Amino acid sequence: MEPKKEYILNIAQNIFARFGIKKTTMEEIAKMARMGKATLYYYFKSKEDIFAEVIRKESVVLKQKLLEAINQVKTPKEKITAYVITRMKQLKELVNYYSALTDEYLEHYSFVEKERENFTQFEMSTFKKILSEGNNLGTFAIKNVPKTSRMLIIAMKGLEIPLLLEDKMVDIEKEIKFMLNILFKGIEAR
Amino acid sequence: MEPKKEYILNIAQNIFARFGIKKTTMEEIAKMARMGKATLYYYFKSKEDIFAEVIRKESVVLKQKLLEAINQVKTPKEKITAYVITRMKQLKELVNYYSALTDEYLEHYSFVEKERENFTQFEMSTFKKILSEGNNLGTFAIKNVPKTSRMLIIAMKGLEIPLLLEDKMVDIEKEIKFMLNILFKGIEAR
DNA sequence: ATTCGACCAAAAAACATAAAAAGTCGAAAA
DNA sequence: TTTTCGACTTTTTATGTTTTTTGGTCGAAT
Repeated sequence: MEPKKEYILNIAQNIFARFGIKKTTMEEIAKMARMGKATLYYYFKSKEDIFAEVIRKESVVLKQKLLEAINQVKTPKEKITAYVITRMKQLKELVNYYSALTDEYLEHYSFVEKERENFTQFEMSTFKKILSEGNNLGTFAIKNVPKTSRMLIIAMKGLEIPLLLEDKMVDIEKEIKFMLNILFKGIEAR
Repeated sequence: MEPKKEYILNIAQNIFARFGIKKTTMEEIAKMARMGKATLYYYFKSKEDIFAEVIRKESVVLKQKLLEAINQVKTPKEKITAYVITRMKQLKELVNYYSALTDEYLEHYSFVEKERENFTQFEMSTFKKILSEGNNLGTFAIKNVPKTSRMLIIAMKGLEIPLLLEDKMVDIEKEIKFMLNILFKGIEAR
């Protein structure tokens, strides 16, 4: 990508992160980028377009970090742990992406909708792969892999808010590990 | 409680359920109750006050149904299952209570805040009791009962939205049982 | 090919005003 | 004495209008 576009995108990313798409103006972006507003329109066709690209950028980063994280460990159990922890941590960093995924207001943009589906797709396939691998290695004993994946993803989403926002940052990593331990072992005596 | 108060409360409960607190007027309630608006103020000090009482009423019903549900079965496992299923089903019925617990707009009323805390308290103590009992009977093997309770409650809350709203009513009972099975057994092979 | 000042149309903020609702009160009914 | 309500006041919300801001275009300059 042209370095000028990249440059604008980086600046826009920061401003969006601070004020959200609605409250950042093209003028602001232009000022911060030290160029005329009209110039922005030479590189991008609209404000929405800039935001979409920022989201796409963050999406790539997130997926890449997630894959990196699970590839740095060996066992399926470790992979799940690494995945969930990385997910939570990155989501806190990628403000724009996170708000795109959760903000009521943004839900109507079609590219946001697409991105959301796309990401769910990614999570499903990644999880299915890990769980299947666990089954094959004999570590897991999961009967219905897709359904279990779906459940885990729903549960993860449910934990985002209380874990990331409500709690005043109790050690997230510890909490997640505790939770995953339940997931692995169950609560029944054996 | 005076039967007149009770009577007004029942009517208000219905109207609130249909239109929410913001869009129901005192005039409406008065009309439905076949009395002058001023009379309402003889029994209640404000609209907010009526709503608060409706919430309290529903809160009592919910807790009672939950206790009923877990007392109708014997084992801790059954109790958890009954609890979660009843919770989901009742929450769908008690529209006012549910919206009080989740609606952004209502979050600022202090009685809502109090009710929320109160209910969390109730859930925590109920769960702790069930889990401890399971430990004592040898059914469960839970090391940290309070922390596990907290986790389960967070998870349950996380499941409310996707299970009650998003999904077009796939068999909730089945989904919950599937999920609880993971909770009981874990996904690891044994 | 790139930049920008000047411009326009559309959206949003600010303001004023009308309508509706919450809440009060004293007098009448029970 | 307790309960009810019509008439009234005060607050809040809805509506319509004006002003300002903002997203977006265009042609000239670099």
